[in-house]
Amino acid sequence: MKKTCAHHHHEKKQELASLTGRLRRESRKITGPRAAILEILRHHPHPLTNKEIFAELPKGECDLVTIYRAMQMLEKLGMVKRFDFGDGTARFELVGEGDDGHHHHLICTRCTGVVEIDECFPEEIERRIARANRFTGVTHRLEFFGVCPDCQK
Amino acid sequence: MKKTCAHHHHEKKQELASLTGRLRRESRKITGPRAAILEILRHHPHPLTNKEIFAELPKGECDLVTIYRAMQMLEKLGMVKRFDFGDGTARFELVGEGDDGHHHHLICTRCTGVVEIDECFPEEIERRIARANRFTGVTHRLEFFGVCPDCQK
DNA sequence: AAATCAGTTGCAAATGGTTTGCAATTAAAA
DNA sequence: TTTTAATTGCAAACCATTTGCAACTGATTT
Ligand SMILES: [Mn+2]
Ligand SMILES: [Mn+2]
Ligand SMILES: [Zn+2]
Ligand SMILES: [Zn+2]
Repeated sequence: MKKTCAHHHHEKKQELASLTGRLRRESRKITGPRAAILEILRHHPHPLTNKEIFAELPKGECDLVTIYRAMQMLEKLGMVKRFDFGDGTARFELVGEGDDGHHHHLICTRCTGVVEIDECFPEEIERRIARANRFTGVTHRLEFFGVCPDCQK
Repeated sequence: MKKTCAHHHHEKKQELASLTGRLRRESRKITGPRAAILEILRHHPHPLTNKEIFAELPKGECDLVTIYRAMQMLEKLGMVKRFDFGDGTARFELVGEGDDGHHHHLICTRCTGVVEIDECFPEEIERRIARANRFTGVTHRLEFFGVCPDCQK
């Protein structure tokens, strides 16, 4: 139940080899599409939609459906984390080994720019909420919204 | 920009007359479907999906599409607040007059039971996040997830 | 290097929530 | 009662995501 909200994005970019290693270990094949997808995720510090990944891919490299399937698989293996900015489109971000990827974002409602956030919902308060309602395994989903400096004027 | 996260659900149930009054004031018609929908929302302390509202309605009372349109309208008038539990289905809760409806929930991941939560993300921290990134009008979307007492064993 | 086989892919079709076009209907104002 | 703008139902469109399936391919075994 680790949830350290701690500077995930300061982690150095993961080696592609380390990523494919994780796949191999789970007896998943390293295919062209997958390598390409991981390569794109590796170079993006913010969550990407499947369509955005698709757009970055050299045209014809792979089908959109393949990306959907890859993200599902990577999520199940804990290699990417799914985020929901409330616009009905899933976004994915690469997660470091041993990290659960829990963190939050500040999103500009004008330009949809994204800032990675280090702060997390205070643990004591969350514990209090859990205890008060006798819930176990409590976690949270949290995103911030506002207007970024560029969009303010 | 009020965001008092304060005991919305302790508010006494709104009178139907007050609700229809708000509609009238905006030159919206009080129709059978709308009255029925408001009546259902009025009696439910937790967010409802359009389908759930539809199911509560006496069969044939109105079309599902009418509910979608009603909720859109009520949201625009600030009479209901839209919530997103991350399952791709919008949920709506009635909001008191003058209230912006901002609050949070604790959701059981097993039975999807919902608990209304009074706590909010600490204002000082949110202000710090806003200032640190020079964002204005910052707010947040926050929901808690866990396993409720009934589902624990 | 060839055979093997589970995992993977593309394409088309299905899904599920939500929105839209439009003609018929109706609440509320005149 | 007449008038008129708002509302409704129904069918179809939309959009993100999933699924079925036959063809294909990476990795492992002969
Ligand atoms: Mn992030
Ligand atoms: Mn609520
Ligand atoms: Zn957190
Ligand atoms: Zn809050």
